[in-house]
Amino acid sequence: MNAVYDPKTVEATAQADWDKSRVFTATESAAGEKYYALAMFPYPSGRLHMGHVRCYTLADVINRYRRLKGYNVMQPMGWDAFGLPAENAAIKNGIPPATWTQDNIAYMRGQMQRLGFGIDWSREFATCDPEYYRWEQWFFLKLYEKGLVYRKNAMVNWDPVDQTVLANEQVVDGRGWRSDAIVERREMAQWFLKITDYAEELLNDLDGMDGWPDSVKSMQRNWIGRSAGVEIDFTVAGRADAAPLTVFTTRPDTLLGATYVAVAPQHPLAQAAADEDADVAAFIESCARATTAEADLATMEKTGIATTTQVEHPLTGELLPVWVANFVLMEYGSGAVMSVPGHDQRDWEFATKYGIDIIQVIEPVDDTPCDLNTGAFVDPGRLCNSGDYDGLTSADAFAAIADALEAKQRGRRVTNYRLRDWGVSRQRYWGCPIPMIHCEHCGVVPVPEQDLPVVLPTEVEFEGVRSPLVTMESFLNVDCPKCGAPARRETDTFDTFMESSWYYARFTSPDANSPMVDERANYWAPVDHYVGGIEHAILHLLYARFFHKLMRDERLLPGDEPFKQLLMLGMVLQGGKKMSKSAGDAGDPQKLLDKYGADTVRTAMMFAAPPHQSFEWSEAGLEGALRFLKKLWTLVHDGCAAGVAADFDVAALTEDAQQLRRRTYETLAKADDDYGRRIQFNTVVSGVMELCNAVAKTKANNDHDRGAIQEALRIAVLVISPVAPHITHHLWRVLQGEGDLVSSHWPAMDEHALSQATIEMVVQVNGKVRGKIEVAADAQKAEVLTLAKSCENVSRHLDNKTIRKEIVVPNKLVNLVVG
RNA sequence: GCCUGGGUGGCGAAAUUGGUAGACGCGCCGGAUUCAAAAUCCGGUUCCUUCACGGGAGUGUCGGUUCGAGUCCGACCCCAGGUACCA
Repeated sequence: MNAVYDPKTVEATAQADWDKSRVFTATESAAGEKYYALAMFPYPSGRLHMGHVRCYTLADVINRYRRLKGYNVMQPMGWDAFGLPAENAAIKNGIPPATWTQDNIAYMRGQMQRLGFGIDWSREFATCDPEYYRWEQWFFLKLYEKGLVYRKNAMVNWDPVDQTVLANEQVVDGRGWRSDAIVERREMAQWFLKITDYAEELLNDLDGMDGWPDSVKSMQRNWIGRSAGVEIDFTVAGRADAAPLTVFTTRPDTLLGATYVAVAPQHPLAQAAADEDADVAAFIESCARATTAEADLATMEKTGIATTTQVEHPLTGELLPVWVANFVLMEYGSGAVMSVPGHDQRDWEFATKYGIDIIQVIEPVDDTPCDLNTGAFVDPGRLCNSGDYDGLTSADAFAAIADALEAKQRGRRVTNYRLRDWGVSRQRYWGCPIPMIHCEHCGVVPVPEQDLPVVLPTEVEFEGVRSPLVTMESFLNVDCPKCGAPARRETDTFDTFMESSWYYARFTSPDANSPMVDERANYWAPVDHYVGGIEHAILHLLYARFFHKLMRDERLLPGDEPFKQLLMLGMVLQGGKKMSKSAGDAGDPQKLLDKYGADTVRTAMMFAAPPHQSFEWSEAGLEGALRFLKKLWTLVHDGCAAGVAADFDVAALTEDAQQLRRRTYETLAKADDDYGRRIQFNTVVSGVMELCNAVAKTKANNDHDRGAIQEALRIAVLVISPVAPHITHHLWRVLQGEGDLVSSHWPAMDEHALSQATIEMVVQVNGKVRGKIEVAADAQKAEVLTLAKSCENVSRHLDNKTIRKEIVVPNKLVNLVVG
């Protein structure tokens, strides 16, 4: 028999066996409860990096563990194929994005197969396949009919030199990454999906999602950002007939402290002021030199300029000045805010800078001193300088002022969300075409269903950086479906988050010819375990949840949520850098696969850190993982050298063999808990390492002992098989003589093997460990204490001291408190 | 800025419900085997102190709760992810 472990042949044989038996091809009719295990599909950037290896190995471990537990598991794989990097490669190398993408997919698929993932490749698709994105176009038109799609102006990063829209990533220090030109904020008509219609449900459903980490639910809650407040109307002075200036605030209790109102540079009042004041016009123009990124907006210096326009305070009638400020954004809310410098820190800084009045209208309830010269007092408190409202708490004043505004018809209670509608237009080529037509006579006309898909032309050449669609007459020219006159296609494509929002559903029925999915979705949905990087905690997961609800409302999917259990992975870093397409070839696992084999790479990766933790990948662990697999190989071959043992009698085992049985079943119980409940696999690997060390130290004194050793090895092999499936596929045949491990079952637990006659307890004096005692498993408290006090080193620490307290934690420790 | 995490030996980490800090592995040191090397096996390895038994300190910093804190509470420092057009 093979004395030396040769990963290459072992892995090729195992993979050939799996292919032959089609064991990973999932069917709806197979026995067992269904289990849909899904890892976030990759962007085909060129080659796998170690972050991919981690993610897909973790998902495969879950897949193979569930399989052993008797589930009917489906683990698919596909490609998030549209996106910016393909265009960059096309611009750089002159290769069409479609060709580049297909080449990358072919290479990366080969790498995944080499890693031995138990994937059902019959379900594979790429999002750039017209058969996939046609249903996305179909669904978009459905949503358009339902009024969930609309068009409005939104800000983009505009590169004035390249004459193109830039992604936030393409803006470096406020300049275009190719042109180096200063980027401008510019308004452009864009398509939007009304995700805010679902804000309440997206928020509330989080409460029932027990399979999601609390941290992710918190992030999503804060992102949706529900807040109860009041909309307040400020009449523009001298223009009582015109529409009032409406603002939203969560702090109506501070209304009497408002000393000015600020509007966005694009606000009609700002524009009107600019017409009469060159300084205001210049200020507004300077505001355009900024990016659309929130982090930039939040950290930039807050600047503004006063206008001569005034508004009336809705309760006092006092006139307040209107300022134009760079931090007020037209696209959020009404593009105007009321400013209370006494009780909002940003307003305080702005007012201090420009010498605007600061009025205190809230004081601390506990009468602690509060100095508005050093900063705003932002906590709730008790009202002052607020006339009739003086003395009310902030909470009572909220209600009283809201009532007064509603009575005067100057305001109304509203619920507001931080969440904004989803802008899905991208001014890019390599994406799903938005199925709309612009007609001079009819306006916007949807593409008729029978004309779908609108296929993206793949034979293109890039001239400069602009989308080739913009100048491609064969794509652009189309007859208006309504009036037949010559019209033009929409040249924007969808945000790639559209494709990744429903791919999990398409995997259930990847060849469905009915819209999007067919009845197989009712069997497989929802995803039972979804695995992916923490960087997707908000956007991707929120959009996918939204899409699920949209598809549910079209009766395409069952249930309210797409992902039952969520495993969020930490980042794999290399040289302190995030692994991504920008990391180039760094972290390519290919040479490691060639040198060590897939099982060693998988084991080293799983052993390196628990799944949720970020860590820096190092090749240092590979030698150790290989050493461990070699050890397992040798132990199994040696343990079976005299043949497979018959059933053994537990009572006839030597003391050492009984200890080994206890270790064996302790390892099994812990591994089951780690795999199934804790989702922590590094400790499964260390547990099996410990068991192997114990096997190596146990001598077979008789045939019964030999049976116990083989039992330990069988369980070690089964337990580690999800991590290292190839070597265990081989070793299983050595141990069993026949059958495939992958079709085998998780071993049954033997509780009797765990029982122990005596237990070791720690003895502390004043919380410091001073000794250890062996006590009978059923020892009483008094007995334990007597034993503890008589312990030599302990009694030394008790000399001449009074015991004030005796604490006994059963089976763990004794703590004697002395004074 | 804001939201969410994280910080434990030379290194990756373990410690699950407040109960022995450092399991397991890497590296290193010593030994066995070998003509030699590789591979393998055995032993040691938080720091300071001690011939030794032992003693002291120790989980980012400072403070608190508790018989007992890596774990809970408060303040702070640093690092990472996200921040709506990277995916």
